[in-house]
Parts: sequence; structure tokens; C-alpha cells
Amino acid sequence: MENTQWLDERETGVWRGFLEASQLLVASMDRHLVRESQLSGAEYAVLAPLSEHADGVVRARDLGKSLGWDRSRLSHLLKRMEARGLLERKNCSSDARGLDVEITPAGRNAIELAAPGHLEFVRTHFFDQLTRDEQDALASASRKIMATLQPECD
Amino acid sequence: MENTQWLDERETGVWRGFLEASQLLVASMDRHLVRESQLSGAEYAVLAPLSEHADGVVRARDLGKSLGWDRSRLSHLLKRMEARGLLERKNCSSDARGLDVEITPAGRNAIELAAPGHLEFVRTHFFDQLTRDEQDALASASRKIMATLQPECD
DNA sequence: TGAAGGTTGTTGACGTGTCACTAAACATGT
DNA sequence: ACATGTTTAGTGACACGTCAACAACCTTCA
Repeated sequence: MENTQWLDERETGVWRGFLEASQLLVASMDRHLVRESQLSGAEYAVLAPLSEHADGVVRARDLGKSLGWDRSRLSHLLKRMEARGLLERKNCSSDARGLDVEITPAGRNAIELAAPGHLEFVRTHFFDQLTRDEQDALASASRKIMATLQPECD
Repeated sequence: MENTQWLDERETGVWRGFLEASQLLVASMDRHLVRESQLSGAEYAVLAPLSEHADGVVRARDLGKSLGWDRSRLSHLLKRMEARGLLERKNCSSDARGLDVEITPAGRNAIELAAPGHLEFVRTHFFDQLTRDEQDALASASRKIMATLQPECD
């Protein structure tokens, strides 16, 4: 921990650039989503898997796992989303602890309205800006970074 | 807007991977920072420029501009940080609207304690994981993405 | 059976960021 | 000098995520 290895100029640029760009991209995406379709990024992330599963039902546990979210966070959000009529919470038949989350027609409608604009945003601000090589580099960088964080999110 | 261009499998992987990795990295970095030095990422971001300016004074406006933050966000955070004794808010001599933010000895101490561990985190979880080429690709990707968001954060 | 330990979801308190609004001070042009 | 518009900062209400604690349920194994 002694003798700190400071970042040189190039590294500072890479690091700050990455931080700013990723944060700004996500923030802009969220704002765009809210403006165009009254859905936050988190709500979109929940509705997307629900709308893909044939019956529109997913267990809360699985949602949390695939989103990589805290149970508490999901619980709070699901309660708010139910209040907004985007989904329903039902007790799971196979496990009395469990919670089945079911998308409502309103929820399905909301995400179907949101999806085109959202995808267009991702295309124009992300994919259209990057060469194929950059996309590949980004993917491999993402994998490697995730790998060091997965174990115990140190 | 009609005829939505869905993402293919490769693109979905790139996009989700990037989102997850960048979010996870920032979140982990924040937690690490809080655990090791009782500073949030936002607080670190404010103290860093303050500690670099010779007299430890920066105008709130300039802080906000260089961090790319909302005035309101900065105002709330500065109030909390002053309450914690990390900095002081003084009215700016040259512009009566302005606010001079001055780092306190406690603030300087806090960031000097935090910096080594923080840099080590950035090294081990970011730079050490990436080849030079990947770093360059990331930097250029960041620049291009930022460029499309700067104008009016659409 | 029953005790111990793990899983699943909820809650309340809290820190933080966003939004819309306000207020004060500056800048500009007449 | 004055009116107008802009810049700068602060405020209160609100939405959201985190944390620690909790309750209900399942599993396992003796």
C-alpha cells in the first residue's frame, strides 16, 4: 500500500474517459427512457425478461439473480411497479417463500412502446459509434473486468 | 421508429456485458472506497481536484463543470461534506453569487489516506486486466460515445 | 420428530441524486 | 439609471438503492 503507483497522463485519460462515458451513457439512456415512455432503466430491465417469458411470469429470485441485484432493491422496485400497475405479485405455487412476478397488459404495453426508441438510442449512441474491433475489445475488456469482481465484489 | 432493429446475439452480449461491467466496477469501487476510507465515490471526486489546487480552493461552478454535475447535486453534497468537516464553503470574493470551496486539513487527510488504496483498486481491477490495445480501444470508444452525448445529452 | 442452518422476500431508516422552483447577483442594452 | 435576461447557488419534495434486521419457509440430518 506504500509507495503509491500514481496514474500517468495516458492512464488518467483512459480511466476518466471510461468513467465519464459509461456513466453519461447510462444516465442519458435512463433520461431518454423516462422521457419517451415513463419507464426508468430499472423498470425496463425488469419488464424486459418478463415480456420474453411465454406466460409473462418469472420468480423474483430468478429476476434478481439474472439482473445481479440485491433482494431488497428488487422488492422495493416491484412494490412500486405493482402500485403503478405494471405487474402483479403473486405467491409462488411451488415454494411458499417465493414470489411470482407477472407482467400486466399495461406493463406489456409500456415496454412494447418503449423498446423501439430504446433500441434506437443504443444503436445511435453506442453501436453506430464503434468499429467492430472496438466492440470486440469492449466485450473482452468487460469480461475480464467482471471476472475480477464476481468472486466477492471487492 | 417503426420496424425496430433488434440486437442480434453478438450485439446483446457486447451491450449487456458493457453495461454490467461498467456498473459493477463503479459500484465495487464505491463500496471499496467507503469501506477503506469512509469516502463515497462522489466525495472522492470532489476532494481530488480540491487537493490538487495549490491553495485548496475551487469555485463551486468550476467543480460542477469539470465533474459534469448538476448544480443541485453539488450543492447538496457540499452541504453534507461541510457538515462532516471535509471542506468549508466561503463566499467568493470576486463574484458575490459564487461559492469558494476550500478543503480542510481533515479533508486533505481523508483523501490522502484514501488515494493509495483507491489507485490500487483501479490498477488491479482495471488496468491490470486490459492489454494496451484494449485500453486504447476503450479510450477511443469513450471519446466517440461522449461526443454523441455532449451536445444535449439526448 | 425436531433442531440447525440456509433461502427467500419484506421492512424501515438512511444517504443520495433529480426535478422544479426560488433568490440573489451579474451582464447587457437602451 | 433601469429593465431584461443570464448565471450561480440553495431548497424541499420525491424516487431510488443500500444496509441491517427480521419473518417465514425450506432442507437436511440425526
